[in-house]
Amino acid sequence: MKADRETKEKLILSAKSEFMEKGYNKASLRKICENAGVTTGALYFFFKDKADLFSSIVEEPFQLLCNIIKEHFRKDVEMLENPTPYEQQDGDHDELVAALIHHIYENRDTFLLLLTKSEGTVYENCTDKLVDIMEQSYRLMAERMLTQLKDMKISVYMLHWLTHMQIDSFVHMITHENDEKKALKHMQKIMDFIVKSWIELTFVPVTENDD
Amino acid sequence: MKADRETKEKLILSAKSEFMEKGYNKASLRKICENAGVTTGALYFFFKDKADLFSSIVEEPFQLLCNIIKEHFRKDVEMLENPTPYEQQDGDHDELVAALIHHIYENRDTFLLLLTKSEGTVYENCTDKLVDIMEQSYRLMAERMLTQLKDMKISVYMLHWLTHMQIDSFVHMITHENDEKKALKHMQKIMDFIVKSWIELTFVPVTENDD
Amino acid sequence: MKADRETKEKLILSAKSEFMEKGYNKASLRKICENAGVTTGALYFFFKDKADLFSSIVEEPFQLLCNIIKEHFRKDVEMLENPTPYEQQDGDHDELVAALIHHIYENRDTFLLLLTKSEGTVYENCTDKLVDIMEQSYRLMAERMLTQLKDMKISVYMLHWLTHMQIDSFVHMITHENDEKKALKHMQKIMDFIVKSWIELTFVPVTENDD
Amino acid sequence: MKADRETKEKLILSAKSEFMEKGYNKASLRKICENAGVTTGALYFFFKDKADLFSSIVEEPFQLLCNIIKEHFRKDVEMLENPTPYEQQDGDHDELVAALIHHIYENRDTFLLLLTKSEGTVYENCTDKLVDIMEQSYRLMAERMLTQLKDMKISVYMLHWLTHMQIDSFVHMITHENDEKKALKHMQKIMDFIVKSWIELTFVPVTENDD
DNA sequence: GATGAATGAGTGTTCATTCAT
DNA sequence: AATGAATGAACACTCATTCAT
Repeated sequence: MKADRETKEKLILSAKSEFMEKGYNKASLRKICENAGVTTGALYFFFKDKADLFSSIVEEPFQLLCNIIKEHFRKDVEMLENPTPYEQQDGDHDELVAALIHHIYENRDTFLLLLTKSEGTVYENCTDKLVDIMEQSYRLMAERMLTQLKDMKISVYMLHWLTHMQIDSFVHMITHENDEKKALKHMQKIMDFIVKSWIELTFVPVTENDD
Repeated sequence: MKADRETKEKLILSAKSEFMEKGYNKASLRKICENAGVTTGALYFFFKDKADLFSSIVEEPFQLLCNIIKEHFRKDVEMLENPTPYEQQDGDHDELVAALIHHIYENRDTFLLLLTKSEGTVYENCTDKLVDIMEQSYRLMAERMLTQLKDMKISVYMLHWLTHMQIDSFVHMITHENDEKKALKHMQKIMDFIVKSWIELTFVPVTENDD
Repeated sequence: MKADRETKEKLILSAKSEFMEKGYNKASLRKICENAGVTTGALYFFFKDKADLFSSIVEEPFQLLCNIIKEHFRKDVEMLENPTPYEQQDGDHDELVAALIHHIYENRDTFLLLLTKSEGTVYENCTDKLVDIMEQSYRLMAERMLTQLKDMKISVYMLHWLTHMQIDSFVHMITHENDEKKALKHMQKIMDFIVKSWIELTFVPVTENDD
Repeated sequence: MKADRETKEKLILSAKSEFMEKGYNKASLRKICENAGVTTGALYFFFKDKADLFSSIVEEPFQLLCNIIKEHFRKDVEMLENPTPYEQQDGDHDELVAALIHHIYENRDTFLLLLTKSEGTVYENCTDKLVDIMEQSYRLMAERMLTQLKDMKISVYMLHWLTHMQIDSFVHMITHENDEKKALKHMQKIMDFIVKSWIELTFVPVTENDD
């Protein structure tokens, strides 16, 4: 009864360290079971297959991350329609960064797995999914702002690049900075900078050939 | 028996597409040989092992890339010692970007391999090597500039992050833009932007706690 | 699935005959599995690798043999310190030979494997180990006896040679004589002879140049 | 022209050291060619196959050894028919040992190959061939001597064993003693001893059950 | 819930050998 | 006399997965 979760937990723990050490492809289920002190059969009682085992570790924190982002941008777009004082927007922005970093550092090993050891899984391009989510919202915002700018258009490439750099900055943070507080301080500076650069790079004169 | 290097060429071609499709780890030497129309033994006449096969594809273009960068920064540092008018430096900068992009797009499939399918090889962290090369030069330059700034210090994290973002921008370019000309236009804009941002982010007041 | 250790037993049986026929190096694990009626994977469930399979056959009987010898010589040296009537020593000697031969013929196929087909394994020089064990004891005894002999010294070469010949005689026996009883009769005669020759060859005048 | 022999010689030299290091089975023809500075094809110009290469190294010295022994025993048997003074026989005996040792130490690496690294070749039981040659002559001699002994018979096992021990003693010498002179001194002592033991062990009372 | 046994296809690699040139 | 290229079978070994018990 209680033993269930115990074994499953032991397997997940063992899996985490094996995936971390060898990467998804080269990780050995046999070794995971061995280190967990159970037989291969046991693993297949709890998990459908190797992919499912990996997902069981990574899916929930990843979805939560996605949801934090989605929810934030849902509110952002809402605000665009019922405009509010500028300062509050900024507050929101800082809040998002803080929330993300907090969530990431509470599950740092999992996110390291997801971002650096997931080749061979469905998550191998998971950053692209995050880019997609954010890019959509950014495009919406850009289109709103465009109505107030004369003779300008949106540079799709730059919009995409900026989003990518934002995500890449987070990846860089996760892999380079162990301390959550320092990570927060650095990232807020970086995010402030990227936000400031946004208008400068996203909008280009209509005369410019850009595709 | 066969003339020239026909078989070797066929093997390399077949290897490129297999590595691209499956990644280094999951690529099968047997399938590579099969698609090249030779037996496994033939492969081992030309290549020491799987790793050597991968290197044979990737080593030369990668070293050339490193050399282009090194050479550029060697000149840059030289100039710092024999200062020249500012504009000329800019010219050099554009030249580097153009040279890099040209080299990369002449071997685009190879660089895609190197950057996205090299897990399991010695190249799996090759971007780090590039970051290292550039960061060293940037630190040197930053230290020179620091002597002319009052009450400032270098933010190591930001310097590292900026370098990373430069490399990441190139990776983004390689993976997202097929056309060399467009790539060049986008990257020149981006690099200009990063260069401009450099001073703003690299130097922080000595009073600021930054580590 | 299968009851007991049926499969393991079949594998060991099959391995014995394959090793015997081809020798360790040329023996094929595939063929061993085939003849045992299982797949290659099954073998690796029971044995770590080829070397482990060989050891599993050979280790126990070999260690037992070593122990019989060690135990005998332990007692012999003990007696040297608490001298007992000469005849009793002889009895012991015959007992050792009988015990060894009995043990060997109960596992004759294994010892044939060990002595004639173990090239490439850690056992390939196993006779040297036996020689070592015995030679140590013999040297001890020789040194005791030397105290009662005037102007004599021990010929290291001859001591070593005699020990070797003893082991070689056993090897000869195992490979040439199928019948345990006949083996015993022959070996007792031979061992009596070697024991008698012992003093004659082991001790040489101090004046003789011997190294 | 001269180059022929040169290449062949280089191959044989390289082969000797490879066979010595790895044993016949595990020796690699590729490596032999590599170390000789030629390609695999060249080897197959001079030698039929791997076995032939080994034979080319070993056959001549081995046949010479056999011939020395045969010739000696041919004379011995001849003398038995035209009896000569006893002392001369002894002389002959010492001469044989000296001749054998001289021949062996002039080709010591070859004989080490033959005796310790020939598993997998037709020579793997070459000592048995030597035993056969000698045993035949010994049996002849024993039968002659038997006519002068009352109520005695030949013990086949002991005759075989004694012959074996003689060969084994030579093998022991080759593998343990580097210096020819010392080898000669030791072996003469040993051979004298074996010859003396001959009558004692070869002939047993007719009443004794011996087979 | 979990074990222990087994599958069978797959891995990278090595080998002696061949032969057109 | 020798090369360089290629064969193709074999090797020991690992894998994720299955399933009767």
